Amino acid sequence: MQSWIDHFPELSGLEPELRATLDRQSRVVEVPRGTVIFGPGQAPDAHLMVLEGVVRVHQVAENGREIVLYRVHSHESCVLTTACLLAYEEYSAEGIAESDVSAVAVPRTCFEEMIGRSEVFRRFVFAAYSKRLTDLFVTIEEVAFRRVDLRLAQKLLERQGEDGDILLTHQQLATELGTAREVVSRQLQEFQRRGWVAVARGRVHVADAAALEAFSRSA
Amino acid sequence: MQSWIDHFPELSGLEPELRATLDRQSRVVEVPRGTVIFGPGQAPDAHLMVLEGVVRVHQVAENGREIVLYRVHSHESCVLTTACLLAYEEYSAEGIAESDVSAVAVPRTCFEEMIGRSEVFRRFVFAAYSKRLTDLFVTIEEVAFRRVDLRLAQKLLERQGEDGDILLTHQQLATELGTAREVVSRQLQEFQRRGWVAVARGRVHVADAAALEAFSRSA
DNA sequence: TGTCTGTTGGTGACTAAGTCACCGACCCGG
DNA sequence: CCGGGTCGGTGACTTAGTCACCAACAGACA
Repeated sequence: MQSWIDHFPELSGLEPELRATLDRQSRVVEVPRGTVIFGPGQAPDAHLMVLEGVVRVHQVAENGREIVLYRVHSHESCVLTTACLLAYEEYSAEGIAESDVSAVAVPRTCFEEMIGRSEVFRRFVFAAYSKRLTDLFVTIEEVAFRRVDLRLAQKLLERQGEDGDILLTHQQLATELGTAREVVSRQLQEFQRRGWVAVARGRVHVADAAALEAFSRSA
Repeated sequence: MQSWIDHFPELSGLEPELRATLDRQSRVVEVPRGTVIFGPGQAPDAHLMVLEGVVRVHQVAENGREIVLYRVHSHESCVLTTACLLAYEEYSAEGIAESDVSAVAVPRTCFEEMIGRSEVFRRFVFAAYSKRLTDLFVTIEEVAFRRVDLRLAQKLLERQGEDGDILLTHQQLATELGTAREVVSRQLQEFQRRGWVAVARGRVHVADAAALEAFSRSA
C-alpha cells in the first residue's frame, strides 16, 4: 500500500498496526502560498508534517523589523504547531507557506497516541525538536558574531537557483539576515564591483560562486 | 509520602502508579558549581530535572566569543539533555552548573516509559520544550534588533541581588548580552555618570533601579 | 614585606553596522 | 501617458565592535 508515510524515512520502521492508525486518522491538506499557518492569535488544531513545499518561520519585532528564524522543508515536522498543541502557549513567531504546501495534519489525539505507543514516532518528533533548537543556536551565533557581508555571501549561495538567480528584493534579503535594507544594498554593490554578482531590480545573479564561497569562508 | 516530585507542580496530577515508578527509578544527583553538564563531546545518560540551583546554557563561537542562551532554574526540566538522549545529536552549546545544583536524573528507559504512559508527564516535557523555543526566539530578536544599552540596563535589573549588587565582571556581562567587553565598560561608565549605577572591580551596584527601568523601557 | 603574575578595566583610533531622510527609477493599472 | 506604489541609491550621522595597549588591582609566594 502506498501512503504519505513512505515519504518519511524516519517513519519507515513504524510498527504496522500504528502505521495503519496514523494513516487512517491523518489527512492531507493543501495550503496555498502565502497562507499564515500559525502566528499570534492563530493556534493550529493539528500536528503538521510537510510533504511538499516550504514553510518559513520568522519573528516580527514591535518596531516592524523582521528576521527569518528557520524553514520547514519537505518531510520535516513543524514542531512549533506541536508545541502550540501540547503546551497551549502563545508565540510571537509566525509561520507562512512560502510556496504552495501540501502537508499531513495529524489530529491531537492521534498524535498523543502515536507518541505514547511508538518509539519510532517519538524519536522522529524529538529529533525534529532538537534540529530546531540547534538551528536556533546557530542562528543566534551568526546574528551575534558573524559579519553581515560574510552572512550575505553565504545566503546568496544558499538561495540561488539552478541558473544562479535569486528572486528576492534587497528588503527580503535583509529580513533573511535580520539586518537593514540599506546595508544589503551597499554590500551587494560592493559584491557587484568585485564581479561576484549582478544585481537587477528584484533579482541578484550569482556570477562567481567560487569567489563568494571563498569569501564567506574567509572568517 | 514526601518525594522530589512534590516540588514540580506540573507533575502534581501524575497518576499514582506512574508516580511510584518515576520515584523508584530516578535518583537525585548533586552537581558542584562549575561542572560541565553537557557540551561538545559530553552526552548525558539521563534526563535531568533541576531541584535546586541554576544551569546556564551558552554557545561558544570558534573565535572564542560567547553568548548566554538561557538558564534552567529550579523545578525546570533541561530539554537539551532530553534532546541529546532521544536524538543522539551533537550540540555546540554547553551547559554549566552556575551554582551547586541538585537535580533528578531520570534514566532513558524510565523517561520513555513515562512519556509513553502519562499525559501529565508528556505535557510537562513539551511545555519545557516550547518554553525553550520561545526563549530563544526572544533572545534572537533582542540580539538582532535591540540596542545594547537598553539590554544592559535590563540585564542589570534582572541580575541584581537583594542589595542591588551584581557580582559579575564586565566580560561576564558582555557574555550575557553577546557583545564585547569594551562596549559594556563604556556603557557602564555612562550609566555611572548618570548616577544610575556604581561600578567597582568585579561588581556593579544598582543605585537607581527606577531610572534604569524607565531607560530600558524607553525603546 | 616586596615582587611577580594573571585578571580586570580604561582608552583612543579605527572599522562595521544601523538609522534617518530623502530622492529617483521603475512598474503596472487605469 | 499619467500616477501611485515599490524598489533601490545616497549622504550624513549614530551606535557597535575591534584592536592594541596600558594601568590598577589581587592573590601567590619568596
